[in-house]
Order: sequence, then structure tokens, then C-alpha cells
Amino acid sequence: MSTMSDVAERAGVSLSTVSYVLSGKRAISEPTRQRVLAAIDELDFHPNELGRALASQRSNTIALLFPALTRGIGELHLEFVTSAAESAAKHGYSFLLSISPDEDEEAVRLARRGFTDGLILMEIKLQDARAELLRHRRFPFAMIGHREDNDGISFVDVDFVHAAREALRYLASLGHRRVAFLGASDQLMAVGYGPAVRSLAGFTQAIAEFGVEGTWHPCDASPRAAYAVVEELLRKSPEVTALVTAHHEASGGMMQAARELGRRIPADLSVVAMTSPRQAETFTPLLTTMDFPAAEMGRLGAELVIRQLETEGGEAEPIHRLLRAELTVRQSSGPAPGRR
Amino acid sequence: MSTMSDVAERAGVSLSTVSYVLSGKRAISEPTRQRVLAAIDELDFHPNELGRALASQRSNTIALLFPALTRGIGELHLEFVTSAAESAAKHGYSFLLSISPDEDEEAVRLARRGFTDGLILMEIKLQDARAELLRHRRFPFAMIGHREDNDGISFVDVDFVHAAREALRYLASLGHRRVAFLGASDQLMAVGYGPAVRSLAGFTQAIAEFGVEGTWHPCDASPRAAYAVVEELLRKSPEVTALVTAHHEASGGMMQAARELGRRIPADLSVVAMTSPRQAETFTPLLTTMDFPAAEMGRLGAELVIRQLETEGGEAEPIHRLLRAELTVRQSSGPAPGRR
DNA sequence: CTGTTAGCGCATTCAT
DNA sequence: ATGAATGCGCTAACAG
Repeated sequence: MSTMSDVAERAGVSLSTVSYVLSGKRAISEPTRQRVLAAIDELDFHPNELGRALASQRSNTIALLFPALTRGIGELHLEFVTSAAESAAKHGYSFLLSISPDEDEEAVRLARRGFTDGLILMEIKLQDARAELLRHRRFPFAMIGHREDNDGISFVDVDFVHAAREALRYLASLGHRRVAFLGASDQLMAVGYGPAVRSLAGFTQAIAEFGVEGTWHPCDASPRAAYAVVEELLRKSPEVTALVTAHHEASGGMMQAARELGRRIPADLSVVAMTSPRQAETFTPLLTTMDFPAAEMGRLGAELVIRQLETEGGEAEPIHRLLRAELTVRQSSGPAPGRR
Repeated sequence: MSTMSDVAERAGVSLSTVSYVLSGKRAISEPTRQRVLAAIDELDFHPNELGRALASQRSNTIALLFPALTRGIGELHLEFVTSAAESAAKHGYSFLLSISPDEDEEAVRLARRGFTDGLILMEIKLQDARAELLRHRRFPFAMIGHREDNDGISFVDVDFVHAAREALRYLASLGHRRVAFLGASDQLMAVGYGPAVRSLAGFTQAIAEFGVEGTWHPCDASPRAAYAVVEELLRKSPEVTALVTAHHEASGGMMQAARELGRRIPADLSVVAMTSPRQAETFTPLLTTMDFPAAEMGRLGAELVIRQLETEGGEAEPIHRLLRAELTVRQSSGPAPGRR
């Protein structure tokens, strides 16, 4: 591995000249430039980024704190991660994926390590502690999700209140009067996980607004859990004609239960799932979904941090982006059974 | 951010003493030790890892080159990535996820950047060029997957020849005489993607060995593609009673096609999917699967690199691990329809 | 336009 | 058992 001194020596110039040729931060005469470039080429020199990072106090790396809360739960996570990583790469940043049981501590650790310029947080709670810690240290970060108080913080999120309402509006318009919602587990609700709390809020608003009778069913994001919940709810309340689920990962178990109870989808039971477009296509039967722009969220998450890093003074004004999930009818549910 | 000099000054010792207290690489008298530790505590000092990395020539970071070949295709990737990252963290390493359209170049770039101590490669081709490049530079790496020539390289992989054979053996034992295999796309086959080539080999061996008639159907790993392939194949060859698919991501489209042609699973059509246990549970109906130990592969991938990094001399003898996928019958397929 | 020099934060060798 | 000094590879201020 050759270093800048090697190049300097070979080109017969000083170390700093080589550095400036590389960075372009000061004018270099064309002949010198060429000699330096030739030397770089001959030695197959590539700058050591550790040295650069230490000297410039910038690592050109951003990190994503991967969720412990709902970890590994589904393909949505993959979409966030890869699109954030891709976006980072596109902007010339390396992408660190950080996994730790204790997220609060890990956030702080990353912030002071020196290896990371900025952070992306996901699985945000209403009173997320990590955000406080980082803000206090004035460490650049952005959130995929949002808190109750987002002063001075950039974020991108899906509007869950809206998504839940639109799902209910759609079902109400088909004539359904009795709807069940497979929502977040009690545990997620208890820690104030944003999507959990907000979809419940949207659901509550919606049943009043659209005059349907709706029940909320906490449920883990697993096929087994969904199977159990749906099985019990259809047995106890056979008058339910429509299901909304926040757990796309659970749709398998859901449909299994419905079928075993003799309900056909969509003939006897309408289902709306909240998920990403990619994931939606893998279901059988094709479901009506509220599609999350997962890839865009990952991309924006990265861009929001990078934007701060590249704003002089480090005080870019925060951007709040609340995206809307789009209702996609893949296979017509037809009117509610009771209305046929 | 306080530095080691700050600590040294505060404790009234030299810089190197602080360093040695931290590393434990030479004996320190208890009183001095305590003074240093106190100073560290009072200043809330945490070593800057960039400085450490530059001085010690070790970044304590490993990177995973995320596949461009079959990118983002499914949950299997998420399992590899998260379990590798988790394993890295457990061993005290940071985890860099690298995404680049040109993987060969990216591998080399990572190798010389100085930011990364070792690399995990996945989506390995029979003649994978990245492996050659890295081996040539004597840069530590391990593979999830394996090449034709694996001299001196550590890897973990699933035995795809075996998996394909076991799937066929199972179906043959149920009495199926006419089996179709949804295999890798022609493109993957053409580039010599390991799992593609090897599952075809296993399939070919198996039809001879078990005396069944089998047809191979190249197919993209998407629900749409699978739908089209299955639709055509069941139409043209209605005598097919069993399907094996290498594309768990495609099962939705597959089943949709089967149902539209009036085939019920498993009554009229047996299906065996090659996938991870986690993913297997999300299917409806529950399928018989060849389960990949996805999490273990990710974990081992990380451990194999780390093992090399932590072997003195850097020349750990290579480890080759060929894991077996396990047949899991989740819902009995019953005998072949023709035999009922 | 170019060279010299002083760090960045830490590890480590050489002294004592 | 401890301190002083050097260097990892590079950036950037300072000096001409």
C-alpha cells in the first residue's frame, strides 16, 4: 500500500501538493498536476480513508441503528435498510448497520466513536430517548418515524392516522358495518411506539366518522399470533365482515384461520393490509393494501442526515415529511356480504 | 470530547500511561491506575476509535458486500444481514453494509480503504472474481456461498445439491411420478451463480436416481414470474402433480396460478419450497419446505472472518462448512393424486 | 503556485 | 513501573 509521501516523492513534489491535487482545494499548475496524477497511477495509490477521517474529523460514514423493538420482523426492514444504504452510497457515504440490545447506549456510543458522522434512527417512540440524547450532544441524526416533540429534528414517516382512516373509509364505502382491526401488541403500545399509537388513533376516529362498529385486537406480528386472534374473533363475532391488519407478516396465519372457519377472501371477508408494495404482491390471494413507500422512506432517512452534514454550520433547518400510504385494490372485494 | 491527553494531565501521568491503563498491555501500579480511572470517569472520556484505528492499523470493522445480483429479493437476505451484524457486534466489531453496483471494484475499494479489516461476500458465483481479487491482496474475507475452487478460503453454504435431491426424494416417496422444478433464471445460471447451478445438478441427479419424470423451469424470483410459469406449465402438462420451488418469494403467485386452474394444495398438487424456517411460517397454506439455516449462515459468515482477523499471523486454516437444509412437513401432502 | 509544518487521537518503542 | 518520543496517513493553516 503506497501512501501520499510515496506519491510525493515519486512526483518530486511535496506531500501537501499531492493532497491538494486530490482535493482540488487549491490551484495547481497543469504540469505538476499531471506529474502527480501519473505518480498516483503508477503506484496504484488510493488514499487511506482512516488517515483522512482522523485529519479532517469526518468519516463520511452514516449509521443506521437497527431496531431491537420489532427486529427482523419483516421485509419492510430490509427495504428501509437497503434503500438507506444505497442512498448513502450514492452520496459518497459508507453505511454502518448497528445492532445492539441497548439502543439508547448504542446511539451515544456511535456518536462519540468518531467513526460515524451521523445517525438514522428508526422504530421511533413518542418520547424517544435516543433523540433527546443525540440532540443534547448536538450530534447529527434523522428519524424514520417521529416523536411527539420533533423540534429541530428531521424525519420522514408514514401518516398512520391517515392510513388507518383510509382503510376504514374504504371498507365503509363497500358497506361493511362490522370491522376488526389487528393492531399492535400491547407491549408496543405500552412503550409508545409511534405507528402503534397512531394507527389506534386513526382507527378510533374512523369508526366514529364512518359510523361503523369496530373492534381493536392487539396482535403480535407473527403468523401464529394472527391465526389465534382471527380464529377467536371470527368465532366469537361471526358478524365481522372485514379485517384490517397492521401486520403484513401475519397475513398467512390470518387467512389460514379465515379459511378454516369457512370464510373465503374476498367473498365472505374483506381484508385490507398495511404493507409495502413489494410485499403486497407476494400475498395469496392478492389483498387490498395500504401501501407504504418503504424505499422512499429509507432513501429520505439517509438524505436527511446527509443534508445536515453538508450544511455549513451544521444547522440545517429540520425537515418533516409525513408521507401518505396509498390504497391499492388488487382484487376487488365487492360489497359487504350482508349487502349482497 | 476529551482526549487521552486531557486524561493524562488530569491524572498527573503521561499519555502512554493512560493508554496502557486502557489496554492493559503493561503493568500499572494500583494507585496510578485508580487515579487514571478516576480522571477518565470525571471527564467522561471515551477513546476515539479513529485515532485508535489509525495507530493500530485495525478498525475493528467488518463489512458485508450486499448482493447486487439478486438484491432485495427476500427475507433471506435480511436474515443473513442481521445475524451477521449481530454476530459482529457480539465479537466487538462494527458492521459495514456495502452496496454498490460494481461488486468487484467495491470489494477492492473496501480492502484498501483502511476502514475495514475483513469482508463477507455473499451470492457467490462458481468463478467468483471478488474472491480472486481479495485473495491476491491477501485481504481477510469469508464467503456465504462457495466457489468451485475454494483453496485457502473459509466459507459457509447450504448444500443445494443435497437439498434438491431431498425434495425430490420426498416427493418420489409420496408416489409422485411427474414433478416440475421452478429453478433459477437463465441469467443467474449464465453467470454461474452457485445455488442455481447446484440445485439444477441435484435435480438432475435426483430424477435419475428416483426414477421420476422431472422438468426444469427457469423462473425469476417474483410472484408474477412464478404465476406465469406455473400457469403455463400446469396448462401444458396437467399430469404434473408436484412442484419444487427455489423461490420462496414467489410462492404467492405460484399458488394463485394453481388455484385458478382448479388445483388445490396439497390435495391436487404437492409443493415443496426451499426457504428459511421464519419465512416458511408465513405461507398459506403451510408448505412443506427445505429449511435453510439462514441465521446460522449469517452468524458463521461473520465468525469466519473474525476468526482470521484474530489468528496470529493472519493465516488461519480455512474452514469449509456445508450445512444441510432440513425437510419440514408442515401440512401433510398425502400421496400423489394419481395414487389415491 | 508550491513547500513546510503542525496537528488529528492514539499505540508503541525506546529509554530510564 | 513510568515517561518521552515517534509515527499511523492525511488535512489544512501558515509561509513564501
